Amino acid sequence: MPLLTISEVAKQVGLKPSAIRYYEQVGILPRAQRASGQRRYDNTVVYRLALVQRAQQMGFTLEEIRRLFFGFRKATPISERWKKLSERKLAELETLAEQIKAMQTLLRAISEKCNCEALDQCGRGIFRSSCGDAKAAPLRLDQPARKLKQPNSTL
Amino acid sequence: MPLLTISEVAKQVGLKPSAIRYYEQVGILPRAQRASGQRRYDNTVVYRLALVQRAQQMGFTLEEIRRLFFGFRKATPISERWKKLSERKLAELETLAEQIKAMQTLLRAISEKCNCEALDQCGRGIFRSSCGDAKAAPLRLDQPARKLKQPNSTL
DNA sequence: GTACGACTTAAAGTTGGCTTTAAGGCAAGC
DNA sequence: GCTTGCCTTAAAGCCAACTTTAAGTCGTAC
Repeated sequence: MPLLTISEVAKQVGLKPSAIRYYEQVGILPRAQRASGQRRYDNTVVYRLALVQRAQQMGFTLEEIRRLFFGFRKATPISERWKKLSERKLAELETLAEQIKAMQTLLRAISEKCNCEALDQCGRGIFRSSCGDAKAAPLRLDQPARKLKQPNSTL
Repeated sequence: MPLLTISEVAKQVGLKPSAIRYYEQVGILPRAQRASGQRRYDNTVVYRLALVQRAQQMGFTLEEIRRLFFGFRKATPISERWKKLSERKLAELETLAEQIKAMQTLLRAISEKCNCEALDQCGRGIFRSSCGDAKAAPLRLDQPARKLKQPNSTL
């Protein structure tokens, strides 16, 4: 089997070469061998990258993916690694889903119940009913459930 | 009613002064009057800010909030503005919720079905079953449903 | 007059996951 | 030996929503 260039690998997995270089840079991929300066890969790298992509589809960050690859004793089977990481991620996604539900509830409530004419009238009502409540931190799926505070549900 | 300084306003609504300056800078708040260079506010600004915060809790971006404030004919009542913007946002949240469900499905599937020992063995299985599938774009609640492609559900 | 505290501005930094840019290297074909 | 095309690197840029920093202004208290 001939060795692959970076763009051949990239094409196979649907990534840009720059992404693969980036993964090497941040330690998700080991340093590739070089042929007169250029990276050469055998085809096991595409399996690695398929794993990376699947893990991303599951909501894992690159940091978590690095832990999947390198954060366990060498003998730990991958199936066990998945189970360990999935547990936390499922909990995070549950939290995220609840936050989305809270937003949906707020949106439906304001559509149904608000009859305000003026902005400040509406704002006064909100301020009175929920003065000083937490702001919604921008939710990111890759860093979820950290600085989130719950919206309170009055209107 | 005396005028408020920026930090008094900030304290009332639970924001940092820098956030309020930022809102002025990006046009969410009108330019405040100054007293020897310093911003002075009347208390209607806290209603404005309550509105901003509530809208953020609902998942609106600052850009969308600016549209809520300035993107309609002046006579359009706020209740109608909410309805207009809520429609799109609810649809986005629905999409987002589905993406989360897809992730949960993938996570549960790998926890239940994967018995792989080695990383590459696992990656080969994923690659074979779903070669070239789309990568999950990082999901942000504030700009959802844009470049997302669906994860395919094999394994 | 000077120290203090609260304010001002513009500009840079933060986060993650990359992409883009700039400047250059190396091999093959003509 | 020159062009073409693909590769290399380090550094900067992108996105949103701010925060932080640096350098300076202002009024009040001592």
